Amino acid sequence: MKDNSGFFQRVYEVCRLIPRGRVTSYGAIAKYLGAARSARMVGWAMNSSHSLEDVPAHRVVNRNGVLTGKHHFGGTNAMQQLLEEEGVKVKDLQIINFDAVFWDPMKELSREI
DNA sequence: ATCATGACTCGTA
DNA sequence: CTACGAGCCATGA
Repeated sequence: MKDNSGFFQRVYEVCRLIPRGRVTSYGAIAKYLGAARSARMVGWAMNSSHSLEDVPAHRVVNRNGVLTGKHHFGGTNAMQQLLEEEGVKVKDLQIINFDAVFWDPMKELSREI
């Protein structure tokens, strides 16, 4: 892949690799890509992925397990609703058992990179 | 080429 | 404990 910006494309792919019922953080994806400090870029990449159905951006939250980007999902509880439908309990934009549903690409896909 | 912005993260007060 | 500021890289104008 690397036909497009590259960075975005990689972020999309990692998002697609997120198993249903699990979530990850921007920093985790950024770290997997080799740019732990560029978590902003990951979030921004999601902004572009917002138009792609293949990218479950609702499974990506901040390091605190808070749905920071829910505002971009329609302004309502769309993101929370999607997570709850997959089995992820969310309370006040905060994921419950975040530690249990957290999915680390670096830990799960470490041997690939 | 530079300036400004962004769905984040970390360190210090 | 909470709050604020600075750092970071990529994109768009």
